[in-house]
Amino acid sequence: MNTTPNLTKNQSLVLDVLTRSEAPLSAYTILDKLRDSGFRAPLQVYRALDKLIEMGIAHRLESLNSFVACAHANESCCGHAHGHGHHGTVAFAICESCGQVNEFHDHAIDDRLAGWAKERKFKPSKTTIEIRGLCEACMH
Amino acid sequence: MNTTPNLTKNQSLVLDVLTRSEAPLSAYTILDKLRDSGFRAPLQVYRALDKLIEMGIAHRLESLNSFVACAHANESCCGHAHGHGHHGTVAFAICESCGQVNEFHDHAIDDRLAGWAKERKFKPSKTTIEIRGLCEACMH
DNA sequence: GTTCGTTGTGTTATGCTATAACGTGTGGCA
DNA sequence: TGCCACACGTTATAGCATAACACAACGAAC
Repeated sequence: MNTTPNLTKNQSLVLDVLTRSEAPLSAYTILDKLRDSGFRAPLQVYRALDKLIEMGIAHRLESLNSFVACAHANESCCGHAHGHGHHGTVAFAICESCGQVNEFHDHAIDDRLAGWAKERKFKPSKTTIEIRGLCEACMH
Repeated sequence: MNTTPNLTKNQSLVLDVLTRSEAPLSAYTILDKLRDSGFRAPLQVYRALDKLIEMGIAHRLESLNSFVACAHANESCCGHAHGHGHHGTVAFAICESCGQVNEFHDHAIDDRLAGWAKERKFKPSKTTIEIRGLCEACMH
């Protein structure tokens, strides 16, 4: 069981499923994996996911309509730890062959996007960066 | 009518709708706008969109499940024009209040992502960058 | 010009993704 | 005790996307 404090039962169950998975999972796949634990409806999954994402310990992959556990949940690399290793914008490299996801973040990109936003007086709330392609293992 | 050459009738109709719209449109919204032109089924829209995106004259916004006409269809700023002003990865700033979308691209970010990919021998096929937030006009 | 492959089209049916709306239960706190 | 905030459970519905099949239009090759 994942022992992150202050998680409700449903949130823990969903996070566990995500943490154990090699690849991102859709909400409905999560639901299926949790039927034995008493889950019956999509909303139970979506509500847990919303909270996990809000806490920064799970992420949504927009280009896949799927979800992953945060790979950096215990780091706080950017100087301002918000309880769960909050860092700047996170980027994902997603292999379209094996489905594996690599999470990373990059100050230079953050700065660049922040600069663009500042120039235009645009106030960012959430930024999505996803690279789809082939990982080394899947290339010929 | 949009006069981009080599578009089929359906593709032109869809592109026209996108071009005239201030904000991104979902496939079903496009469908509704084209009922009078004979469209009856989602697939007619999706097929046209697929081609337009492939040609680089429309984009999909992953975080909205919606589509926009390319704002730079006639530019070729990065030195290699692929017929339709093909440039590097495109980024979008999306106002969550008014819905307006600002399309831009940034060499530094491109380079940075390319560098990351090269280091890991990851071969990118498509990159998504979307900033959601509030535009200047919508801030208080 | 006929044959054939490719591409676009039209249609029905279906599957996947996400949320609305309502009600219940529980724990903190004045 | 009464209230409030929040998690949870359930049903129904809305919104997004594609499978599978059939037909038409076009160009290239012969």
